[in-house]
Amino acid sequence: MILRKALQENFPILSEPELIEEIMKVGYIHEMDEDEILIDINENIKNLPMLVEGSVKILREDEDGNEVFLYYVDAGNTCAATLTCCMDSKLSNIRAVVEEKAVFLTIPYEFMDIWMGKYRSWREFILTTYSLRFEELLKAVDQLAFKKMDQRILNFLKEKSNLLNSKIIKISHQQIAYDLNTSREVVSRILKQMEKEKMVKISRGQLELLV
Amino acid sequence: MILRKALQENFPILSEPELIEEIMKVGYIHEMDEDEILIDINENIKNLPMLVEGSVKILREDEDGNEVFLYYVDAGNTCAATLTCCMDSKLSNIRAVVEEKAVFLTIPYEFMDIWMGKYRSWREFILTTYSLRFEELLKAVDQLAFKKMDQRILNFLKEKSNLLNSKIIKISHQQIAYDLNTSREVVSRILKQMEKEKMVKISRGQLELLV
DNA sequence: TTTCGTTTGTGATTTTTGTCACATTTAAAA
DNA sequence: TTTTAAATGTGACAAAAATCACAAACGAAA
Repeated sequence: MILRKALQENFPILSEPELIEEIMKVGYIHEMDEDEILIDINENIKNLPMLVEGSVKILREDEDGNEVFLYYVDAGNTCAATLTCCMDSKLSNIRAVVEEKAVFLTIPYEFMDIWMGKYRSWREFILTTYSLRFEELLKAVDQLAFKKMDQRILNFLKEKSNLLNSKIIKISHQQIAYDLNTSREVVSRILKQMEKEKMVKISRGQLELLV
Repeated sequence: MILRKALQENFPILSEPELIEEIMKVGYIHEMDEDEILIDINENIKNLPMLVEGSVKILREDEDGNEVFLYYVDAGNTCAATLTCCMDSKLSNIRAVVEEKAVFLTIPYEFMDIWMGKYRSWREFILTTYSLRFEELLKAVDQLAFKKMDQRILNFLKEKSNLLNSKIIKISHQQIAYDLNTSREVVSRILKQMEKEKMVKISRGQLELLV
């Protein structure tokens, strides 16, 4: 079956055959297009979306609606913030927006806890997820705490380029400004400077990363 | 016994009697004074320190040695970053400094995984820890991404005041500057302004929070 | 082809933060 | 009591970022 193969390829950590069977039984496939909101702030998440294809952008928002990019989640992963929501039935404290058209394998939340007791590899998966997301979050902190805006923009573009596996990035200056919680003018000016230094090539609605 | 009582009071989530017995058997008590480094960056952690008394400050550092405060861990808790280290035998990516004279119940790392399979309440404890620390980290991100320095200083003082359960905070402007990764002059100026606005009372090496 | 909305460019100005160079104050040690 | 090191005050200035007020360019749709 397609699904079993996708599962084994993307989530090799889930090694127990009985677990795979259970996942196949209760999980369901779920697709979402670019820019759709997978999870919104204060949403009550009832299911764990395991990403089989595509990618998702995780954002944090403040009281005034300002946003800041935290990290990307791509195939073979899931979001730590969501784990918390599912397990403790809390509200989401982040927003997850589909970055590249995504396919999810969704697990009803009641199994998360059951499988924790039953399957060693599920435990590993959950703990690894927390560990990875924690590290991603620390990287986001590094950017915010220690880097100036030019470095943050460059880093953001590199991360995005890595994720998309392409040096060409379709994004507007305004969108970068939203993601880094700064103003469009600041982004435009810095990009212009970066172009002078041969780090990017600017086109309308698109950047080419040259480094 | 003193220890059993301390354990039950501080970690009520660990409810299974057999687990308590095991903890009593393999855990050992460990004390540290203020300003001692419990965990340093790139350290290889072999044991999980569960905080029975006192508190610990968690910091992140960049390549140039600049620091930034992330959050406090107090009695009844443990550090998420440490969980990762212990489980995956990775190096620490944070620094943990004793804030208030602390007593730890330290668990050799090999039990962490064993108990995950064996005790439901241990699983809950580990997952709750991750969840709580994740949320703390998001709060740190909020401060860095959305707040100006005056707000960050005020928030830092409030958190510290809460932790110490005292409006009087013994700290120098320089130390605040270190924790928020800014300069001492900036802190002094802002505190002076806050004093004008009756938010703090400044003494040498000490602040009184009035809000 | 014209229109219109989005995207980008840019100069001027302000605010916020960081840096430098000292002066001054204070608490604790000699 | 005197010395000394740490802590704080302050003005001047520089750098980074935010804000404002437009102009210009571009692409898709009418």
